[in-house]
Amino acid sequence: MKITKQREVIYEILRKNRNHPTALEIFDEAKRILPDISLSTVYRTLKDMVVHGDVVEIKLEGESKARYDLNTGEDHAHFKCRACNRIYDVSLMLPLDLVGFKVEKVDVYIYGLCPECSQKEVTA
Amino acid sequence: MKITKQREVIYEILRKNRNHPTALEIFDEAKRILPDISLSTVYRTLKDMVVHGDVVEIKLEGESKARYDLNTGEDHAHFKCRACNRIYDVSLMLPLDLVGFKVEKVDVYIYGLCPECSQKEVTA
DNA sequence: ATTTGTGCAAATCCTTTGCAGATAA
DNA sequence: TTATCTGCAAAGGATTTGCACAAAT
Repeated sequence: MKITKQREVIYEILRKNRNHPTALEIFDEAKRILPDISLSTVYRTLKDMVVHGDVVEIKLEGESKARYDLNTGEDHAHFKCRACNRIYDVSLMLPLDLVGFKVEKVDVYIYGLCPECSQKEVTA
Repeated sequence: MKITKQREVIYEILRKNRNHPTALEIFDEAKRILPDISLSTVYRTLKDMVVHGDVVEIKLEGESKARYDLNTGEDHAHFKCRACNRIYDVSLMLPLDLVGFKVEKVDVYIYGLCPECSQKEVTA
């Protein structure tokens, strides 16, 4: 893993902007500092960071582009407002209704091992 | 909304297969009954059904194709096993650990109105 | 010196769309 | 009849990839 200017810039953009930018938005901002950076590099770097667990990829309903966020390690849900399209990080520990959010739909995706495969892994 | 053979077949496939098929899988199965059906029609029909709330679109991490499931009205999460890739519907009311699932990651997406927009809607 | 990363352009993959003919109401 | 739906082929949009050059170790 080499430390390149491109990677540093992309990381910095994610660290400063906590608005869940798309790859294209990151690219546009990165160009202001490194005019010759390419979109491929942005995509490649983001994918590396996701694999390494440093970055989280967010795929909201109805959006074709993925969004990215630094992985803070804290569990939180992503709330998207259908009126203003803003995305909020919300704690999973607080009842949302109480703070004024109107929840219309909840999607939960869980990843891991099912009982059968979990069993196999233990045996192996 | 016309009732066509194509729509009936697609609906039946979704009713019988509760394996969260992709559009292509639905298409392949539909061809066995309607050899001339087109993939476009499958996509168009699924989209209509999603808009009407009859079908739920599922986008799992790492999968490029969307999956589809009849909307049963019951809230449930989707569990994907990283070993066998099977997708399970799991109740949101039971602690998963207890039934042998090894949970490694949870993604929660919430949709609705944020406090600010919720307020505006009341005032309007 | 050698390995790894980058930019470019082209390719890929899933999904959508325009249109002329077909079909349900 | 006539409004809507379909199949086809082509377009679209986001992301990935091959390759020759460049940069980091």
